[in-house]
Amino acid sequence: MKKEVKDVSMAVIRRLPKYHRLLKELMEKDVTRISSKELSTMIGFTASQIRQDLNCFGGFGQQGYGYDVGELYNEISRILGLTSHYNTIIIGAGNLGQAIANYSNFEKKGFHIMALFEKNPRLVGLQIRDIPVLDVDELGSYCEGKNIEIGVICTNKESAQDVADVLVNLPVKAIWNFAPADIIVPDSIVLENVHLSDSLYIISYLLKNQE
Amino acid sequence: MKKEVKDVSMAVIRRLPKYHRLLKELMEKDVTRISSKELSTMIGFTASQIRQDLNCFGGFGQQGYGYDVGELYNEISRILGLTSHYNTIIIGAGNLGQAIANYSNFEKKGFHIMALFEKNPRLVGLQIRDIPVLDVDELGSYCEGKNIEIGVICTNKESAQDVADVLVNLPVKAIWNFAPADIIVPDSIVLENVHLSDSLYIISYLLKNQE
DNA sequence: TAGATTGTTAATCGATTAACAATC
DNA sequence: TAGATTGTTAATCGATTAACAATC
Repeated sequence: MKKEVKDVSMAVIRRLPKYHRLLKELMEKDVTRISSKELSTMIGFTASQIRQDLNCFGGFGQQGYGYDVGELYNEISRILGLTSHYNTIIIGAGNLGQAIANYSNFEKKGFHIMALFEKNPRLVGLQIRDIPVLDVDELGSYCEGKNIEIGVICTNKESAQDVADVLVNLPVKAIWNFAPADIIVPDSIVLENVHLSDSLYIISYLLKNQE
Repeated sequence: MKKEVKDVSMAVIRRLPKYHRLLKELMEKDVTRISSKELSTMIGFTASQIRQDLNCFGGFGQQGYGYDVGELYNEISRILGLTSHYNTIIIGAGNLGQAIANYSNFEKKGFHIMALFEKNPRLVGLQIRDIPVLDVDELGSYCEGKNIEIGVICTNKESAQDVADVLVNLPVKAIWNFAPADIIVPDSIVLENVHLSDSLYIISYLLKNQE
């Protein structure tokens, strides 16, 4: 039983993707070894925090040496669950849905996008890469027996909660919501609301309050 | 000189868009008055935190009554700088750039998208709503004298830092980056890196570590 | 071995929550 | 006025940072 079963704070978890990203870059630069101090200057967290974060999941380093970049990358990939496979569908095949479907990196990380669903008949029948755009009315029948794990909501604000309700009943295990609404689902469903505008509004705030 | 000139922690600032969103919903439901306690149940922060947050910017409530929804919405809009106007350009007119250009709500909040820039000749010349897609080579000449404040990076990972460097030299005041890379800009430039994959990876982590 | 750097405990800092006097 | 709810101070909690013994 691994250490990560015990509670790790969300503050730590939300830093993991950044470690993952940076380690990938280091690998691409053929860096094989790194200390928490070097990581610190690159990533902007303190060396102490980095060591604390990593030690929530195990002792991946070696005293006097640091961390093996490739090994640490693999560990963080595993911790994040990026070595698993997730059947995924996207609801809404507008620009945003298409952008996500086109982002082949997700496929590489195990998020297998099986289909997009759309109500606009002009989009139904398209292929994004090799992913079909199906009529949203087929959603229930299509998903039957397919063990869909993640549903991505790329509809407008008005449809988001309705779509979420349908996804919950399929059932999916997680919802990734891009509609600008705070949708509500049972606690048993993993939910990430992504509000693109939030960070734009923060930009606006910071511009206004710059000295 | 308003209270908000003094330092407010980023933790508070990052909650403001959520208040803004919720108050908008309340207005649409014709709710005119709300207490921190009622807000608490809707938004999921404690009533105490809500009062603390709002008091960073001023006393908007009234003892024994609560907050006036419309007034509070206006105050938060003002605090976030959504009553100002920002000249904005988007670099990269792929699906994501188009999605953002199509999202007319940003326009309503004062983010005026003047043009998209794209290197793919098949996209140059398009119009998104009434926004022109121009050749990226025209970026410098187009922006001259136009006081562009915000640059949105919707390119691929490889071009992101180069584009950022160009934007910094225009200069823009802020960069909203959607490319999956941690770009680096001088401290004087407001920067928000949006990593769509981060929240997907968190979903993956939570799915894996559900009990 | 000596030097370096981790893993981990203890100290500090900041953010959240609780409590309550002020007051509408 | 009495009831309600804010604004604000004090207490608590959790996260970050510092320090250092362990050890490669």
